[in-house]
Amino acid sequence: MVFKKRLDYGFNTFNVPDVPRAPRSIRRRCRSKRVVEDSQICAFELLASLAGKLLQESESSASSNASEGHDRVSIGKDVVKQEIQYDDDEKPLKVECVEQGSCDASAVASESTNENSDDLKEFKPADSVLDRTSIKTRPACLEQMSGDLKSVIRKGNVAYGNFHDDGDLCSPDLGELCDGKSENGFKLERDAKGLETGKSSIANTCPSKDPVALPMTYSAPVNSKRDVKLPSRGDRIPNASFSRHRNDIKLGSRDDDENFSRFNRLSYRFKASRPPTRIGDRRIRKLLTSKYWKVAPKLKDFEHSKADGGIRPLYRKRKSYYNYDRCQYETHYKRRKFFDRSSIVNSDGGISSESVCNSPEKVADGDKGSSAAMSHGACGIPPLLTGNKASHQSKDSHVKFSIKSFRIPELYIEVPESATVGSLKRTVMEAVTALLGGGIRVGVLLQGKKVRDGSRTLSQTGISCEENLDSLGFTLEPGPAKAPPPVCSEEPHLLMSCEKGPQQLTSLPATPVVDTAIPDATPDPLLLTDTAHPVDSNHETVSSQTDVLTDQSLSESRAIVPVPAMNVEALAVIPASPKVRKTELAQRRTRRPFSVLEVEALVQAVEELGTGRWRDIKLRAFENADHRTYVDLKDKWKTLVHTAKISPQQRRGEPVPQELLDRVLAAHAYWSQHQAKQQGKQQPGTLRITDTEPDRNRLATVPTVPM
DNA sequence: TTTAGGG
DNA sequence: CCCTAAA
Repeated sequence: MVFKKRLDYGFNTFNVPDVPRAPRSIRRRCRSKRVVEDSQICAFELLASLAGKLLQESESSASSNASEGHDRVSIGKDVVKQEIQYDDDEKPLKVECVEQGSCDASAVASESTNENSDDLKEFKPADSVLDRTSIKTRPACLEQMSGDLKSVIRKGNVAYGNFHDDGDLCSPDLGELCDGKSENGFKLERDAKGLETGKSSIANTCPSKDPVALPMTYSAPVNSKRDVKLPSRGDRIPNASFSRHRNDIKLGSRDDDENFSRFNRLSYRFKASRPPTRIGDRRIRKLLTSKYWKVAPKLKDFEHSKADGGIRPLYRKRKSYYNYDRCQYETHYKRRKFFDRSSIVNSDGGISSESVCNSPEKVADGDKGSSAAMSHGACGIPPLLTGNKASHQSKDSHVKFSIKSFRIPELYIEVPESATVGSLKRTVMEAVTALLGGGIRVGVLLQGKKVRDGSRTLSQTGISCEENLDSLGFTLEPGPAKAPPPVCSEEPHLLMSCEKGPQQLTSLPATPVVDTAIPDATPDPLLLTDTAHPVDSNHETVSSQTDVLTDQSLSESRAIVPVPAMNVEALAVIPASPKVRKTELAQRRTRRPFSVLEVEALVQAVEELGTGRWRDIKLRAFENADHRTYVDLKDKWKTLVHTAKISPQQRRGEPVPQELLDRVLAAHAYWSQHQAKQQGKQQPGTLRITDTEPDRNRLATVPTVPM
């Protein structure tokens, strides 16, 4: 499913024959040649690569994707991946969709990453992988990326390690945990460093595991230009924070050190975070669901790959995580307060994450920004946003954003049926490249609507409201070309910050946009993200983590990251699942057409009670159907009356027996005249119409069908 | 919270 | 189905 949607959104159609069509924004394609020049691209690539790796790994375990160069698309429940490679070369693209689970993990990682300061060790392996990828494609960028990744990873690991130390559970499992986290870490790293700093940082981080080192490097690079921070959900800040809603948002920008530190801290948080929370059950559940978790495993893989390969099961560690997280959480939390500004989250493992932080990644250049993506799916890479911290924070509450994925503009690709998978991959790659090359912008979607006014504060725009967080999304839009739609990059950032007021998120100039997927989102963009809503299980874990901001639908999505080509892992895209969107949106309830049985029950109840007493009708005939509210029944009656009046040919959906429709008309007519609706009599007794009377008896029983 | 209607 | 004004 996911896959499908993803495709739809993103690549779905391939219209162009082999050649990829440049998406809207054209500009450059990435291919090997492209140089990293565009910082944005780089960032993306990095992110993508990271995500891709993560995904791959995860997938590999599951599906297979190990090989890098190959094209393949696999769809899993949780994750769907597509990889595309250019035929020859260099740029493979991967797209993966990960489910929420992954996100969590990623989130976690990211946090850890952010924190950097702490540590990253275990992740190394991952890094290496990443590195490879990135490197290949673009030397500079890649390298950096990889470096970043590594560092991140390490950090992540470290962090875990620490936790473990603290907690029993954790330690042993670190590996597992790490996996998940590490991924996140990767992502984060990438975001943070990758974009900008890569090299130096890499060097430091990579080589060693030293957490400390990482931080250092990290910060430096980051500071310099872009800081991209990906939020991860990890954190989840404690509930409190969530409740407040206010987490801070960080902006990448140049804060540099401070930011970093924050970041780092934040990262920690994520771990600790969320103990238990309830948060949106649904959302959480969704997140929690297996899918997400799946991701976690991926992480493992990842690690293994680097390290040995051994895979460890993360899952079992979840608990640990939680515990772990909590502990840390507290710690972090405290720290956080200090930093407030931004919080990053991450995923914890998967649980839901909620908060997000964003950090921007971006390039210094400005124009293009890079977008970072995160996927959480597997790993979650959070995207980014960043920001600065802006101004205020202190008191205000900060708004945390957990961006799991960005919605990307639609990419249309046309390929002949006879085309090879490789060519398809390549085509996709090109499309992605083109997109990136053109510069990307970040658009902010709130409840499906784009927020164009970048000068408004988060609170003004309503972004700071929890409810809206769910429906908040970020989109990546082609920069120049599309400019119009989305908000300007810069602006969006600002928006993000909302609550606090003035904060602004990032500063991307115009370029890149990231979108999280929000609810519906605009049509244009693809969604990279997915939402996860639907995760069911895992409440516990998830919940705890999530709570914070959570929910936000954002997190659900997965980010996509385009990576430059590489052989293998070039890019991974993580699609967001449609579900996510929902969440994001307002959570429009899923459509549940009334069955004939339900219609019958409704008709009978109305015959007996009359119209206008929907609550009683609900109680009588649908008491057990919690998804049918009295408003729903009223609406259904309205439609039934309408349906009964139109010709059968005009009716749609499951046909309702004419007999019922006749009764509907009779009852409608009867009660209309009797106005009795509200009167007291319950039974008018009168609908003589067809068989009404007899049926009544039945009513009581109610046929409702549970759905 | 329910109703009643428009969207 | 959603959203809301009214009650």
